[in-house]
Amino acid sequence: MSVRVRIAPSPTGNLHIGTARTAVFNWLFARHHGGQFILRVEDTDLERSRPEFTQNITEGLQWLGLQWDEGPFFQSDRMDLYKQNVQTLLDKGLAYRCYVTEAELNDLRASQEAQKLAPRYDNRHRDLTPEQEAAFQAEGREPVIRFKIDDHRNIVWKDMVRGTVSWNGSDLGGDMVIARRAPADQIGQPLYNFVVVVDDVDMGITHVIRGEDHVANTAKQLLLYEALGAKVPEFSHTPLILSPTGKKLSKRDGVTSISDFQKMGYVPVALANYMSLLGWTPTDSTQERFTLEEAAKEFDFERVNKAGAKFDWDKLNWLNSQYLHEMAAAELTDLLIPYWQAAGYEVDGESDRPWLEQIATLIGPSLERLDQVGEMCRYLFDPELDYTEDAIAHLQKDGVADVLKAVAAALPNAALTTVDEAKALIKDITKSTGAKKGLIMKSLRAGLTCALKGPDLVESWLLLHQKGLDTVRLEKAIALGQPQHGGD
RNA sequence: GGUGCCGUAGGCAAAUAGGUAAAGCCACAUGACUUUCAAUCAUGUGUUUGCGGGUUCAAAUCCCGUCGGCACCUCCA
Repeated sequence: MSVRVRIAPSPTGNLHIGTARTAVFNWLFARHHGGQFILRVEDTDLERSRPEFTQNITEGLQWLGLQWDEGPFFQSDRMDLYKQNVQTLLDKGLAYRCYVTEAELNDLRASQEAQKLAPRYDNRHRDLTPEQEAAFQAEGREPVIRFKIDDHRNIVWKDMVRGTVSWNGSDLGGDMVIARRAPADQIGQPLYNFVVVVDDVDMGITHVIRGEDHVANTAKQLLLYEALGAKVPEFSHTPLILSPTGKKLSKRDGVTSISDFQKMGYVPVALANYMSLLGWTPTDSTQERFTLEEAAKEFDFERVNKAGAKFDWDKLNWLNSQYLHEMAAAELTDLLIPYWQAAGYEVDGESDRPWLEQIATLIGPSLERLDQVGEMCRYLFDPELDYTEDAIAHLQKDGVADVLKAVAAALPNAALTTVDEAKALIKDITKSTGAKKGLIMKSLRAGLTCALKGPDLVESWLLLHQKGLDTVRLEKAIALGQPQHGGD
């Protein structure tokens, strides 16, 4: 039988890095086995689910290259199927209506907490007589539907990453609610743990791959498979992604949604590569850079770790930089244009293209994230850019202004389109001023780029020259170099 | 409070029928290169697998205990 797996995000927020990593593992597993990867949107929580989150999730998955083969299916479209199955359990006597109110439940939990007991439902309405039910209904109480959980059952499964996992029925919190409160002649809104099983059965899911935070649910769900007379899939619970403090990574930890990573200028291949490394290692563990396709060839849960992995920004940044460094200028330019524009520079993707590609070529090899280009390239775009303190200090040193004046004087008649031409000009200045090359270079850097450090100076100068910015800067720099009245 | 899981250097990790450890990557430090920063290249620091017992000729790998961390215990997913 061919492998069928699914990613089942809930549209109650943007695509989370943890969900995305689970999607990566599912995708990898499906591709490895030539199976199907299914997208199912778990929107049974009508109040919290929002269409814009669904869109964020599907866009994020596609951006990462995790294309699904079937779906998206929406649970909100499948309510009848769930309710039919609830009815089946009711008919079989495996589920029942429970009239306990929320207030009563709260009291129960409070007293359990006071006695330092584990919170659980005491199954008090499991065996109500028709008369008792009628009485509750007469009171105006509406029931939820609970699935019976045998306290004496021992539930065991072989987890693909965790090995044998076993659970006692008594540790499952009592009979579980599978449908929300509704009038007694109806079936209320079916709940997560139940619909997941119905869907996984209905969609023929063969392997349930999800985060470790679902292990306890698995025990409950196994009982549901049994009650529904369905074939049980394989399970694998992957380690969680932890924040730097060691807790499950949540929204509170700052950037956690894929769209945020995208905005920050991570490229999808790098992010996908990094996510697959979080808990999984290729057979050749020295090979850490790979595409999803390459990873799929050998993906295997035998090599998935059990311990949670802390999210490491340094390593993600490094991986991202590696992809950026070797990216072709044309492609990099396409990616960079929105970031330049976001930084407020007026660039025209058409007319400025050659200039922009030259910039991309210059800075690409030292770029870590796309969103760094705003600051990194400011000296190339902003005519009003202020000089840094150390640049000003340098410009005010003896002899520096003279050098810059010489350059400014030579500029109108100089050809400055190639590195060689620029170097020749610098050589001329060296001769005419008698200044050392080191001083000239440093002075030019300070005068031209407003800072003492940055990308290659000669290349930068050429770029500046194309926009006539070098002349402007030189004048300003020379003015800054004049002795100031009252200064020290 | 209960249940479950996990624990190799700052981080990710390798070492899978127990075979005598910390490979590789990130970070960090130093050097080289360069007009500077970054990148790149080279070199280096980090040491006995949370801890304590046990089994064994041999244990990171098995057993017991202990400590710590995390997850779950919703009419959320």
